[in-house]
Amino acid sequence: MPATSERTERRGQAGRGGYHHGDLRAALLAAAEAELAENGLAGFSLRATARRAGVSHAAPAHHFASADALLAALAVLGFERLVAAMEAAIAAAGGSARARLAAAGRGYVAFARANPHLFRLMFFGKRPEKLAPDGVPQAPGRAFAMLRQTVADVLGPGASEAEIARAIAAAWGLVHGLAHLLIEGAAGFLQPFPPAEREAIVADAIDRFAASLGAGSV
Amino acid sequence: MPATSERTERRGQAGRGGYHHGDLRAALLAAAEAELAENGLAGFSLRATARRAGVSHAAPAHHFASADALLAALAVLGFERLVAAMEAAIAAAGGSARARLAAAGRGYVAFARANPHLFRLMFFGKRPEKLAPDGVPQAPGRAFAMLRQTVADVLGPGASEAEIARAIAAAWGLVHGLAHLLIEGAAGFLQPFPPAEREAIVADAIDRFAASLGAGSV
DNA sequence: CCCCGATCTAGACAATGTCAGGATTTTATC
DNA sequence: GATAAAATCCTGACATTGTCTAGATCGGGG
Repeated sequence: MPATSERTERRGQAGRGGYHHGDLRAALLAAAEAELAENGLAGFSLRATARRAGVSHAAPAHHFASADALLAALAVLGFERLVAAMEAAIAAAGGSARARLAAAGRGYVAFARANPHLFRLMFFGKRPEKLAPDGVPQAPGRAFAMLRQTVADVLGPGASEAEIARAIAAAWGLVHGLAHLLIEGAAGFLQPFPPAEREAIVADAIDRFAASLGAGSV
Repeated sequence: MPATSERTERRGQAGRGGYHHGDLRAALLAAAEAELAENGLAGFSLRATARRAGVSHAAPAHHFASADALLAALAVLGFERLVAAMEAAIAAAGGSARARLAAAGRGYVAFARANPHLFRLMFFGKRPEKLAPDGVPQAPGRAFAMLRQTVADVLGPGASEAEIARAIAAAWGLVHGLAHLLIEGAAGFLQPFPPAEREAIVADAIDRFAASLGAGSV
């Protein structure tokens, strides 16, 4: 049946007072992200999200089992964007495995800084896996698989499992910590530097790490 | 305890003693930490904290301006413990500046794993500085001063400000990210390894970074 | 001794998440 | 096509939360 998509579009434009919204699920996710950006995770409210979407306070229940489930779905969406950002960064880098790893790391940090609320939600909200046991959330797994592959490429075929694990821990820990400190405003020690130099400092820290990975030859 | 009553013994202190309860301020902080450990930051409730402390739901208002202020005070307490843990680790390490830096990093991660709820609160709750503008919270500053000093020692006297900043960003980012990933359960890739090897992997990642800091000679 | 301030309790208010039941629209079946 | 079933949304209610206001209780300084 070709009907569904057409119908929803017409609903969306015409019926402001309509009973059926059309695509409430997507609208709720968008509204939740906007609410999150304005009020933060602590000040998040399901009812406010419903208001922003133009529906009653109980409407979300038909699309998400709970407020946490809505946020979990948003987190999954965030992971998908993160994967896309890292993939783009890797593709743009092209060159050596080390360059790809550094690019992925910079992409990770850039994503966090561009979407701080999403980043916080992804790593601080309740874990999506717990809330969607048989659901979709493979995005985190895909993000990790990318990281592992790139690290393994840098280390070469001779690396042991423990060596790879250590490199992953260091690489992920570094970019994750940098991202978190930056978006949380904890990196006040970068304040005295002009913005351009700040960026360079962060980027250099990542590049140097990537360089140090291969150099040690383990 | 020899005291006839808990109330009278408080009097001599800072004038901010307990009258009815004994020392409600401290009791509330302890109760809040216990609540945090049980229910997490999301499930935290000021009323439940008051119940646990055995007082009415409005009693905390006389010691903390708001629920956030209570949590901020707890966060400050957490920073003090973090400083103590890092100082102890540094003192125990003794040796070279590089060894001290690695020890401080391991202490940072160990603290986070021992007090995950506190760690989350410290870096995820509302920022303490905002809530206590003219107050006490110098603990975060002290923790950072320690880090900076140790990093500067490793780099030597010839290091520029930008070089120090980059090293601080990398060092702090690495241990902070490691700590966060570990307590959040995101480091599932360490699952296949036995616990002892897991510890070794994390410790090695920190040690190798510390070693790479001085080696580059910048 | 008595009053005053510090400390705590009790009650109330708006706001929140969730559940139950009714209204309305869409879809599937005859 | 009409009609029953399903999906979608609304209104109302409940318990719980943080915070405010007012009253009670205790201790120490006048």
